[in-house]
Amino acid sequence: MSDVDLGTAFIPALHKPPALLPIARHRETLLYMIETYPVTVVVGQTGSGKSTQIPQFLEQAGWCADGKIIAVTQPRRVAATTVAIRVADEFGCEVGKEVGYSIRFEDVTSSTTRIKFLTDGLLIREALVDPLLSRYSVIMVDEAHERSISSDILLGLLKKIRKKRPELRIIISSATLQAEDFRNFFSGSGDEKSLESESAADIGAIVSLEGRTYPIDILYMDTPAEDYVEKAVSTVFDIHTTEPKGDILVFLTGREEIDQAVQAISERSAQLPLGSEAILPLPLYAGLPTEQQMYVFDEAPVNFRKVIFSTNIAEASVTIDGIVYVVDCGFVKLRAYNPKTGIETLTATHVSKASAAQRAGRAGRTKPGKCLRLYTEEAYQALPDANIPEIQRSNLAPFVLQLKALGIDNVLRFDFLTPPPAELMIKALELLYSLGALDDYAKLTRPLGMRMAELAVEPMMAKTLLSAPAFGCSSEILTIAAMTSLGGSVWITHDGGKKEAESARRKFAAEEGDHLTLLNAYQAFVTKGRKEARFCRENLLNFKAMTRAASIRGQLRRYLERFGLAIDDSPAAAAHSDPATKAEQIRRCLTAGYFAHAAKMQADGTFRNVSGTTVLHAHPSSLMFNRKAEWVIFHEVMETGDKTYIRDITKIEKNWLLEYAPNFYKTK
DNA sequence: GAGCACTGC
Repeated sequence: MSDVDLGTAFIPALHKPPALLPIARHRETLLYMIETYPVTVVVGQTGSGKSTQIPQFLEQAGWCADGKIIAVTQPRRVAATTVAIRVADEFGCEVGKEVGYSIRFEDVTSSTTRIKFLTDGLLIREALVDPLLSRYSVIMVDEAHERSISSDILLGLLKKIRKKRPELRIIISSATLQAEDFRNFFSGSGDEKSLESESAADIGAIVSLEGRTYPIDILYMDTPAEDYVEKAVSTVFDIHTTEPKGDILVFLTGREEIDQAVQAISERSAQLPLGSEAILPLPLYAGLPTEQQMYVFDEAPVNFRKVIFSTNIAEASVTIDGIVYVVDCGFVKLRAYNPKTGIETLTATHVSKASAAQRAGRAGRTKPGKCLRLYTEEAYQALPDANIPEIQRSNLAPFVLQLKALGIDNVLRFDFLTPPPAELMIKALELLYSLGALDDYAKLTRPLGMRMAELAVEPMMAKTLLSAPAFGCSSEILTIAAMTSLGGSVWITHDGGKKEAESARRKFAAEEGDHLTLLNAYQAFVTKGRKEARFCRENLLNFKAMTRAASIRGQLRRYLERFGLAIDDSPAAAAHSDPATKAEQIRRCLTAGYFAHAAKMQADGTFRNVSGTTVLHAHPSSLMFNRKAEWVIFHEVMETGDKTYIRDITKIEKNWLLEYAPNFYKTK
């Protein structure tokens, strides 16, 4: 369900003719700057029209002569598609002709395409084939201030490419005032000892565009709130009873808080004076089924005020019009990676000032608004200016692998916008070495390492896939790779339907664990279910997720074929193999890729990692939650609150660990 | 015996 397909709902309702946008007045300045300077940083608020107008200005000014293309990258798929649709509309062409987009599984471009919107991750991949990105005359990196790991790496690559392609024009678009940092990054040599640094003024220009937002009143609390969920609920009632019409958007951190707040509003609504306007509370978070997410875009019924309780999804990814009041709890759940333990954590932390500003800005899209912050002004002043960039708190193994494949051998010296901590880099290098992707000199191995980099799955799964032919289970591992990469959205869980979900899963349950259960579910989907939505409904499978699994599987299958690896996924082959033998081949193959994620069950039913230092719990969604096992491997580990959970667990034999990872376990 | 913010190839 994270696979939201909100399509047209994301297109901003405000559809002013382009000539009326503030950016129109800056057209000549922008074109002059881009012509003159290799790097132009464009600072503009949401609604300034930078993403839609700049590429069209450039196209009109002749930047697509000689068949060159203007690329605009976005951090999210929905943004890439919806902006392309709007620009094609303004341009007066069909999407995929002069204006197109390209995202994973969807290349809507053609030989006539001049303006191409794509995700930043995809452009990095294009560099594997075309290292200088020579098809493009201009590359615009949109939403760079979000500091996604992909856009950070892309900026580093562009800086390298620029040195070999001085004619390339780079545009960085950002909503906040980090413009100087971006410009300084491109003017620095990246090497402190070098004196070759060009001056910032020679390299880059900064253009500021005014936005199209309305003034927003910001209000703080006198004293800190003890319980911000409770405070959010009472604040909603205060706004409702004292403030004029207008919908309310409340930022909380997660599903639990949101459900709690929605329920509290429903219960207490009865106390509202008779005849007064009612409140319609709506939840919004990524785990919600798509239909329920869509409710937030509907206009509230007559005599109702719409109140949306949302996670961070409404901060940048989803735009809801008509919001006049924003209530901000001041917290967000952030993912971080601990290189010492290799465990990801998901914890509530204070928002940054930039985040708080972005949240407040959601109130002023259609008329002047108000933002009520559930913290004191002193607390606000103490907030960090910006979030820690993703690249400084993530597992870097997939990105180190990509950089190596791009020919950047010394990744420790790669010119990062902000360098990640050395521990993160070392941890990533160690893992890649243990998987055989890097040799003793930390050089990418061929063909293994190079192939792992080309596969669009994380390194441990890439190793598993590439080992599969040797174990005689390519077809099954292809399915397992596709299913696990869906990230837990396979099963539908409706409210209060936990028991049903449990029994639905049990239909496909395999004694060996979750990976084989996922395999069974997929095989039933493509054979018995004949890919029908009805089959999915009856078995509480997420139809969209299953359909996506089928495309991912297809893509991975094509990679393996291209590598010349044998795949026999004919029904006849499946019929001729002994199920127990097949299951063992799969478990052995999984061990060959996931040996670093091994654990042993204790007498009390919890697990310990191999060194015995960390207590791990089977996630309640796992089959191993209430079953006995000895040694297992798992796909994912995450710490939330006070417990560390492992998900997608499969039983293995201890001696397989030594067999497939002798070097990894020898020293432990 | 209990639950994951978001994004991407």
